[in-house]
Amino acid sequence: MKLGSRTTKQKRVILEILQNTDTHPTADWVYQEARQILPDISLGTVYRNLNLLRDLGKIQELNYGSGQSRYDGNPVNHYHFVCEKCKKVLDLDLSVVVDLDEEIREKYGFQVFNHRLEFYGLCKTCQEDD
Amino acid sequence: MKLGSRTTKQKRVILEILQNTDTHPTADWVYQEARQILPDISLGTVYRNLNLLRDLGKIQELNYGSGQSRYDGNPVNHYHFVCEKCKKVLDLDLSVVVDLDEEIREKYGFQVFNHRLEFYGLCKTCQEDD
DNA sequence: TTTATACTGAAATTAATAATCATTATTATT
DNA sequence: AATAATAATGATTATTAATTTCAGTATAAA
Ligand SMILES: [Mn+2]
Ligand SMILES: [Mn+2]
Ligand SMILES: [Zn+2]
Ligand SMILES: [Zn+2]
Repeated sequence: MKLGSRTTKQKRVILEILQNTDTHPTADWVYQEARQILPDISLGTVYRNLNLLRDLGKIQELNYGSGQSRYDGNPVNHYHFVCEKCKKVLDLDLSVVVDLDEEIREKYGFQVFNHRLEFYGLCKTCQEDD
Repeated sequence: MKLGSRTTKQKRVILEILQNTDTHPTADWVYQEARQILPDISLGTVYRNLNLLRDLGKIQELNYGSGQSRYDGNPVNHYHFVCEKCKKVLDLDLSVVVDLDEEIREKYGFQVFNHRLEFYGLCKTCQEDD
């Protein structure tokens, strides 16, 4: 039997939590949420399963600087806006430019799997309170 | 006197090292290089100055997942290709699409400072040895 | 040249994540 | 349904990059 083949309640709960939010939470936030359903779950298990689900292509891991990783229940590539004040990560409804990958491949000869595009700035609410 | 106002040899050497390479090195690599010129420099000082130079807008810090930050002596926005095998970070000669920032601002009302675009895949040499 | 303090090296500390390991739960096989 | 094989777990410890601390030093203003 191979890695990631057994469906445990921990795995299921973690994936559901991610699929039911659009906040791009940290591992610790997922852990706190999961504890409300499975009080004995451990943080190690959360990290283990987040990595597993990422490797299986069911979720995405997003890193922003030296801090915690954020996790995204949507495994399909899309773009984000990161507020530098409140640290919120927001989905952007922009069409993914797949041509770009091809352009790089032609120009440089690299094999391109995917690309990542992020915008940094201040969200609406953070612009107000200044 | 304010932070970052004194020009020390440590600061100067670190900036020069970054400006004279296009390899997007890690803090530790910068440290090893700096030691050849200033044998008594400490790793803490390297980190301190890298953060300082970043805050002053003279260099860029690039983070890729769970690993060390990479530093870029070019403070002007440009795009990168990251090889997932050898972990090399390569500059791309693509024109920066400033219109994108404006597009996000209009569509969502966010204040956009900058954006980051990265491509992931395999570089030429890593494609060969398979 | 004196003085104020920004900066340093060395060491200790933090914080996120990964690894270890004995135990438990899941799934295939009987 | 009972059994067996082993993937996954919870608890704990370890790892690693980066930050903080602090007494001493170097820089630059006066
Ligand atoms: Mn998203
Ligand atoms: Mn670069
Ligand atoms: Zn905000
Ligand atoms: Zn490579």
